[in-house]
Amino acid sequence: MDELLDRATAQTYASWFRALADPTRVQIVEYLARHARPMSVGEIVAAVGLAQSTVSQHLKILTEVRFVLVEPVGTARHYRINDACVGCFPSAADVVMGRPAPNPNGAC
Amino acid sequence: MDELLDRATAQTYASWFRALADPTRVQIVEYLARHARPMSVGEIVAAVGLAQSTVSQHLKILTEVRFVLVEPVGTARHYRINDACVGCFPSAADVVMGRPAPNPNGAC
DNA sequence: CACTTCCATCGTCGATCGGCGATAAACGAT
DNA sequence: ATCGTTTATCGCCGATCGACGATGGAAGTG
Repeated sequence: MDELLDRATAQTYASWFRALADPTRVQIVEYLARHARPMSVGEIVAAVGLAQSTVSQHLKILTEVRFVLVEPVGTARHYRINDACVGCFPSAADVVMGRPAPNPNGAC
Repeated sequence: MDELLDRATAQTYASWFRALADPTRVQIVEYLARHARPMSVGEIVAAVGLAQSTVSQHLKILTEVRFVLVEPVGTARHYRINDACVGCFPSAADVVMGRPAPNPNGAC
């Protein structure tokens, strides 16, 4: 009767979409993508004009779903888009079709 | 220098993703899609097992981005998936490519 | 060693979210 | 007109979010 999509799958989908549910994170992702090179936190801070701690928190959320990747370079950390995750990011059609949600902890 | 995606576009993208950023809304959308027919609020309430006011609020959020459509039928209101919006729902690739966000107030 | 730079984390604050019950509004039926 | 049904809206509450400043840790430089 109920036949609902199981909660765990729904939650995984929701966490994917939540990663891009904030305009600042959308701007960060687009910014990283357009300048197609790893960028430091300082560069991103200068671009978005928010506090460093705020940007760092946004980057953490984006990396938790493997949407951006990070690589330590000396004392800096270079962030870049994970092209694989861009491709596997779920669409509304995936939800509608009831397809299994991509695993955010996996390799996409 | 800044070259950020303009805030309005970013906010439009964010509101699209926010509509599916809650597991209950994901379940509602999948439920509406699988039973491919207009469904009343009461049916959806029975399926998700939450209070009627809560479900009504979720349906409001989903209709605001035209993701589901509503049609009054007597005293009831029938909700159904907007197939056009399923197709035009933005993907991560759209964000990365800087494509203009689909207008949630338009006809998709 | 000290000192600087770059960044993550912590604590706080106001705002928003997701849930609820209660109420109101719209409509059909009696 | 009244009643019952169906749904939207309101007010409230606890939890989470997004922003900030301050602190602290890791790495390079003197």
